[in-house]
Amino acid sequence: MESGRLFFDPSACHGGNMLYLGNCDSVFRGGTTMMSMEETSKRRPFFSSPDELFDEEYYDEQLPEKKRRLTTEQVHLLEKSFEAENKLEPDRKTVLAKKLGLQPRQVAVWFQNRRARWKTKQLERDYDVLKSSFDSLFSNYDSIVKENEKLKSEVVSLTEKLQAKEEVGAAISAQKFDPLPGDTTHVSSLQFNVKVEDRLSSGSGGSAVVDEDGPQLVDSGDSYFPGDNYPGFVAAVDGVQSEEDNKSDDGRNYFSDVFAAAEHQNHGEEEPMGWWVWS
DNA sequence: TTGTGTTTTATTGCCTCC
DNA sequence: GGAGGCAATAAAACACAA
Repeated sequence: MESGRLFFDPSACHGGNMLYLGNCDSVFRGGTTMMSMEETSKRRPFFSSPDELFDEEYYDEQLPEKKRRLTTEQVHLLEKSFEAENKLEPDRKTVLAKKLGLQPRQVAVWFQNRRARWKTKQLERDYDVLKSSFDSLFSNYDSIVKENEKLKSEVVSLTEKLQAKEEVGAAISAQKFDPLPGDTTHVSSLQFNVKVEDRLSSGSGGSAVVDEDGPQLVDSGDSYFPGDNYPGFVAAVDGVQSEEDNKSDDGRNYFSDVFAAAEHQNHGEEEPMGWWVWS
């Protein structure tokens, strides 16, 4: 037993059926107290109604000096009763009070306070449940955000590659529709355009796209790259080459997808890159 | 032993229901 | 209007560290 705690022990304190405060300083026995009646009434602010005074007839044996703690036996019985039903009907209150040697008012107060404690505990339990639920949802949200970031950077990367392709396309178009006057190499250049586009829009490496029916410029000694006449063009193609070197590991040329996207764009919307935009 | 924080018992005032 | 419930609060009892 805890030191100093009030307890009810018929055998422990000077014998007899006594309730006493820890150090046995105040002993109540058979309705007669060590204190004077004047002192007793002065120190008892409760039980003022006639009914309560009447109830004290069976409570007098345990007149309180001050506030008293219930015995473990009383608390045990009250707890059992509370487990059965946490609300207290008048009949049950009376029966319990007589059984425990308490005032009905005390039983009612105990139930009231017990409900308050239960409510507090219930709130704590609810909080724990909600918190674990929140933590779970939050970690899930976190992974979704990370996945979203990853996809965004992937889109940015693909967009850059698409832009590089468009620059190539623009250079090719400029050459196609604005050949240099008197330049006899434009025919072979046009031939080259076909080759490059085929290469870019095909699968890997473009090895299968050689137009066997067309003029074979390689045989004539012309370069695929016009060189000095179209330095920008060469640079653009070089850029495409280097991008192509960075293609993904699965061996698939990303340009086929990018071209398909560009195709979709050219035949579809007026707004460039509109379908890439997200908020 | 003492200071301090926590728990328990009890009161007060307000509200709702019958 | 009385009974009973609840929230807020007081205060005694208790636990415990220094």
